[in-house]
Amino acid sequence: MDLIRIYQCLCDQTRLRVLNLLSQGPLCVCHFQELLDEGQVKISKHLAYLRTHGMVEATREANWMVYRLPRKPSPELKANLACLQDCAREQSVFQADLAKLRRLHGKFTDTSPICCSPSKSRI
Amino acid sequence: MDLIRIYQCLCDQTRLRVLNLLSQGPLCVCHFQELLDEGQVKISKHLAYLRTHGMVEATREANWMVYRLPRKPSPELKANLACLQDCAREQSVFQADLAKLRRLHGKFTDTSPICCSPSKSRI
DNA sequence: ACATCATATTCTCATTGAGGTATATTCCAC
DNA sequence: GTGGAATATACCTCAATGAGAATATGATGT
Repeated sequence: MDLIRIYQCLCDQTRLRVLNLLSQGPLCVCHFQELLDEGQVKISKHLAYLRTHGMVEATREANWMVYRLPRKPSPELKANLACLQDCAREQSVFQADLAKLRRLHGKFTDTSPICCSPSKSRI
Repeated sequence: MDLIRIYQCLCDQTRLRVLNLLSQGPLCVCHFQELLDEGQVKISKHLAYLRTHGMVEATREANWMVYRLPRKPSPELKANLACLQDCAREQSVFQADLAKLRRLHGKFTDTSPICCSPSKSRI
């Protein structure tokens, strides 16, 4: 993948937050809606953008689309995702997102929203 | 500096090439025109963009503006510039730019273009 | 087959950014 | 202070991008 494509993917706040969350493991669209507090269309379009450019992978699980970071990222992608994670750790927006993720989905219980069932396996 | 700002600076090919060249040391505008083979306005505007966003510093030396990477980059900037350099090393465009820089300005001689005098000190 | 839920796509609109031409600024040499 | 070189800015045009509303698709359960 071209370096410039990677940076173009990274130059939007919503996409950065998505990638930051994905560093913790796969998530489905409704997770992002909940965690980022954004509308379905917005989330969906940014995920499509990231997918088109090879920044994330997606699989359907029953009714839900589960997104994850690439299993075999290119060296450049790997380096930049690592760098992003490092930097994000220092910034409050991203900290807050991870905190919310842990709070809501840290351990899945029977009270977890039904839409989260596909990713129960991840924790 | 905000992480998002950094990525917005990095998502243009000309700016990436500029930053890659600056990793070798300070350069003036006419260097960039020569090395990147682009017009003065284009170079100048991208440099202004980078400067506005804190990605480069500029000082005037006589008739020339000399641009350099920040002397005290934020941690995020530092990390991302390092990452960029690593990645650029693998891509032909950036390799070629560095090769041209070395070829034309690797060692300054009396035949160096007059405009380069400000940066003689850098090598 | 039908209703419903999760997600994707289409359309439109406003904003942004890149590139070019022309013009302005800043410094130097005389 | 006049002219010229190096650089910056203003203004214009065009393409790309992001956001939301409405609509379409695809899977599930009955």
